[in-house]
Amino acid sequence: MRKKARGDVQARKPNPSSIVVARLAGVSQSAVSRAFTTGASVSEATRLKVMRAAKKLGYRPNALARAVLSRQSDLIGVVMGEITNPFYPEVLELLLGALEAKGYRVLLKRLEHRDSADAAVEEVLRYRVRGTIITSSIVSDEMARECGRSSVPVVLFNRHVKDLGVTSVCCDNVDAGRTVANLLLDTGHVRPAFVSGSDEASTNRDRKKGFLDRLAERCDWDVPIDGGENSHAVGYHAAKRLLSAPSRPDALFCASDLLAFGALDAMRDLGLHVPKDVSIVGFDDVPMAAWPAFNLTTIRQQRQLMVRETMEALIGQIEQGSAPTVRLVPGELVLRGTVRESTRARSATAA
Amino acid sequence: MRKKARGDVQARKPNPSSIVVARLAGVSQSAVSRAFTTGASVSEATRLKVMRAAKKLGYRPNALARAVLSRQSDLIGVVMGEITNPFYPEVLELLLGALEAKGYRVLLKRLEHRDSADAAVEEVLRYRVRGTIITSSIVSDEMARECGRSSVPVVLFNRHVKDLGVTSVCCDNVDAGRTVANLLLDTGHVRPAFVSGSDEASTNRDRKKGFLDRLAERCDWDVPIDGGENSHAVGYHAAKRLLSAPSRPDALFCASDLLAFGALDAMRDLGLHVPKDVSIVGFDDVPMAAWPAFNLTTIRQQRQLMVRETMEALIGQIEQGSAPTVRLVPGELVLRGTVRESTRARSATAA
DNA sequence: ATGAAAGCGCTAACAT
DNA sequence: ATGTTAGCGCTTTCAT
Repeated sequence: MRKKARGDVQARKPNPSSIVVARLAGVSQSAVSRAFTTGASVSEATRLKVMRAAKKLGYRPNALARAVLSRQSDLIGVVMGEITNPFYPEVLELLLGALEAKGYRVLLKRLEHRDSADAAVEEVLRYRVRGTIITSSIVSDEMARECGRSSVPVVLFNRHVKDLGVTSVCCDNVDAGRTVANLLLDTGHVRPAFVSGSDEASTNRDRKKGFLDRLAERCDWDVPIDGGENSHAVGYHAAKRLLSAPSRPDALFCASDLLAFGALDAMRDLGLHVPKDVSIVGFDDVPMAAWPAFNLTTIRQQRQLMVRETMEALIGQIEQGSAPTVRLVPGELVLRGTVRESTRARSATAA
Repeated sequence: MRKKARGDVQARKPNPSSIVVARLAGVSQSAVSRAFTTGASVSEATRLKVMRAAKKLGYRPNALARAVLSRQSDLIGVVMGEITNPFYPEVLELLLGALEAKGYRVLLKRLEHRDSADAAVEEVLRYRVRGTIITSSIVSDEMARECGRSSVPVVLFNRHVKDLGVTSVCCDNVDAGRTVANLLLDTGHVRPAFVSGSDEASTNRDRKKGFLDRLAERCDWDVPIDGGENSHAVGYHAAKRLLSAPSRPDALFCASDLLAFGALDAMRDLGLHVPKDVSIVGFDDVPMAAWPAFNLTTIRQQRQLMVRETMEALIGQIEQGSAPTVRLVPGELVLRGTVRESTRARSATAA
């Protein structure tokens, strides 16, 4: 009796129902339900009897059945593009933490590169999610309407669409782009270039727009642009091309840290020194940016704040039925070692 | 009539049931069910009527209800530790892809640092998941038994426990450790050190064991060890201490690439050259390892293969009721630029 | 505080 | 091919 047999015939029925538990505990089925519901009126004695029986049978309430009956799950759909972009693991981590803290569970769907999120959203709606968070992707306005119809709030994380009536939480990319333009001009750079991610991303478009607009306001330089996709390799090659041009740029604003890392590698190969020959600015402030190997000047996306805003918007819409909102979180300039401080520096100028 | 009012009273009932659809389509409720079930016998005419009505009402089958009735969901619980470790985003991506391809959905739970996965597993079991994948963490054998009782297969990804009777898919860390020992000795290093992650991780213990054992077999050096947690910062400081010792190591085997990146940064600060002064070997082969900035010699964990094995084991247990297995996937030595080729090199020796 | 009974939205026999 | 019927495991009145 000491050691258990391997083929231990512990249980016949894999998942006993509350009825079986009730029977064993000698109480009604509703008593079992109540025993497992926090804040229900059960005597301590009954609760104990139930729990004992439950443990013996390996009973565990069926969350699915509960959701069906109460017409309300505690599921949140999370649809993620760019999972492998080093900016997102942290976002996912924070999001999961926040959602779990609020008692929600997460149904996660991955997005194929440049798919619309529509299909994924349709999918999660079948699970009667209470809300959906979409990162790095957008939904059609048909889909947005569909969600509205089922009153399932959607929040777009780091993407926005005009007049969709869908909540979105974004870094203030336009403003951040202007900040970088000012920084570069104020530190005496005169030939800045832009290393671009994909123009399908509103984030990329906005960063570029802010940067170019502010530059146009303050000088006459025709800003060279290269890139087109958010990856190390693209950053590397874009920088190589840009820096081999006849009138070589003296600064590169990269639409993401990933691109900037590629650019930094290109510089090394070209035998150019950062920041003496060329200054580099990234975007995101992923953890690596702070490593000595890169020591990258960049715009920090305040992930914590962005997640907090996301939660606030989502929970507000779910629990208080508040209206969709667009929330802009300011980017934060992080000065490190990849921008040279020119003697020609002028004082900072307000945008 | 052209433009819709904003307050558009499109729908009263958020989620119409199949009964409502049936009524509108003029068919029975089961016809609706069949119309939405692939491979059910419905005439094209009926299917069309149903679909039309469904679309008009915004009907979408309730996956939860279906699961309750058929006592079988298509959910897989994924419990992840170390989401922000750069090795995992890719694993998650691959896992999601594979699971979705098989028609499964993912319920994702994050793990607090060094929590056991028990609570998270208990959680997902309430959703009647068909199986559970746990990365970078273990379950108690009580919990393992619980899962066995509900016949929900568990597979441990990159962790293993002795005699638990639970499936696990791991890189062959011991063997990889031996490989690194051989590499270092064969290239003429005589004072190798080990930069360790956390000893709570079987991966770390196994890498260390293989490394030390093989070293002991081939030489007499008392290998210095430092570290204790898997992070850039720990790698940085461990390397600094190790390399400031009186008899400075001539090679560092780091239990992960992350640690190795930290070590590389430390070398720079110490004014030491890699690989002239010190050789460095990492583990994982995360994407960054291939970047010119690091160009790190490392052991590649074959993620694709590991995920394939994970799926095979999981699906096998779910669908064919096969028995738990332990699967070891060989690591792959990736030679890059951080190990010096000494003239004293001896020919490779088999472990 | 407890039990009896109704029913959530669906699938799966069973007839026809 | 279609409709009828009986539940899945639970929460929630409603009595008591």
